[in-house]
Amino acid sequence: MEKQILHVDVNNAFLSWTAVDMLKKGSKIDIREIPSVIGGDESRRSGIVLAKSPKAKIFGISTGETLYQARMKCPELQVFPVNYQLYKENSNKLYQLLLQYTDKIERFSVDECFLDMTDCLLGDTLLNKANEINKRVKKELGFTVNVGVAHNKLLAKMASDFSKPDKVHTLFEEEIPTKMWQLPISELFMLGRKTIPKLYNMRIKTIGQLAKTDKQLMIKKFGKHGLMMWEYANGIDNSEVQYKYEKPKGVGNSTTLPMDVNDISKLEETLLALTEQVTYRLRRYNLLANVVNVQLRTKDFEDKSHQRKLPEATSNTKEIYALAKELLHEMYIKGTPIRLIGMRVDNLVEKDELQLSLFSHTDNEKQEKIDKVVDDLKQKYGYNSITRAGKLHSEDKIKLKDM
DNA sequence: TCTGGGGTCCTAGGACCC
DNA sequence: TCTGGGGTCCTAGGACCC
Repeated sequence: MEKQILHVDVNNAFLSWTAVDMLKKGSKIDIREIPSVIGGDESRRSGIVLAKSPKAKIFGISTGETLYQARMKCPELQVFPVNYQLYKENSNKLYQLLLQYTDKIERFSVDECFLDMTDCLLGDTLLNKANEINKRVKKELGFTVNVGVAHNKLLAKMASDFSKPDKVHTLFEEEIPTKMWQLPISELFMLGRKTIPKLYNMRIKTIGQLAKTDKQLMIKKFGKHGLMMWEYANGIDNSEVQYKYEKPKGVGNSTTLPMDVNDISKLEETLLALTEQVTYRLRRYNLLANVVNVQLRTKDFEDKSHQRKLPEATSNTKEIYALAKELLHEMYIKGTPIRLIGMRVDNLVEKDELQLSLFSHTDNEKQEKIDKVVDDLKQKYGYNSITRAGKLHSEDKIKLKDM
């Protein structure tokens, strides 16, 4: 049976949510109505545009570019800081509203949801439901959304990306040639900056041209990815709305250093802070890690990473840090200026309580107890309430997210 | 000029085993 | 002596998403 899918996408999410919050707190201006952006912190070398107002867009400002570039295009540009806690709250409000329509909701990102409405129409049309959601979000939550209406996820997502803001668009199969095929290939989901030049070389510029390219040729040239983009160009997508909560497959933390560092002991210090943060989150998920990965970025933006399996799955800070440190030492070339350091854990498995108590060594249990005491304090008083003595003086340099 | 951070998935090559 | 290929696991790196 044909699926009935909606894709709900918050317009300029970070900026809209900031605007609503400011208005609620008595602000006289709505930053959605002026040239404005949400930007990172330039003093911490993360000064990029994360979201822009429609007026900022008119100046040619795009997401991901530097605040410096953005100001060159628009000197009167207003920049507001990020506030992830606020985004999470608004994301949850939207989710609660959408739950009134179906519980088959996939939270694709903080500001995007897929809804499988197949069993929830009750005689109404999918388009009516979309219009209702669009109006209710605006009225009850104060920000606007685009809603894409289609029979699969890909087409719903493409539809929600048509003209903005505050719009509802359909993209049914028979509308593909008129609504999607004339678009440039850069508009197609999963076609990024590396693939587009390759398609241009094949004289493929529009989604329609890609759709009509020989399928076998695409597979031969691009493998699995080739098949996927050919199917997407033809509106084919059989994936299901993943509405069941899934634990993460990996957990990571990285930081751009305030200045380039070529002293390995300074890198170690940061790596320990990152590891504590990552393992804390890992334990809160009740997961164990099998693989540890350390990433370095040089001042010239060259990325390097090393990873290694742990002897056995663990969430213990000391064990994971020991391996992370080993990886750092074997990959760091003395004297290289480092811009970014990151660590992540992968191949996560559920922690099986019984198995652990039966087979773990007493030393492990001791480590685990130490982690638990620290975790409980962090949960009660905030992530930064407890910190290692040796880390104190570097704390002002590395500001970690308060979990 | 200055370029975030958190994810998922895929590929390719080497090691090792049968 | 000289020759094989399939399968799995591991690691490094890349592409893409928001």
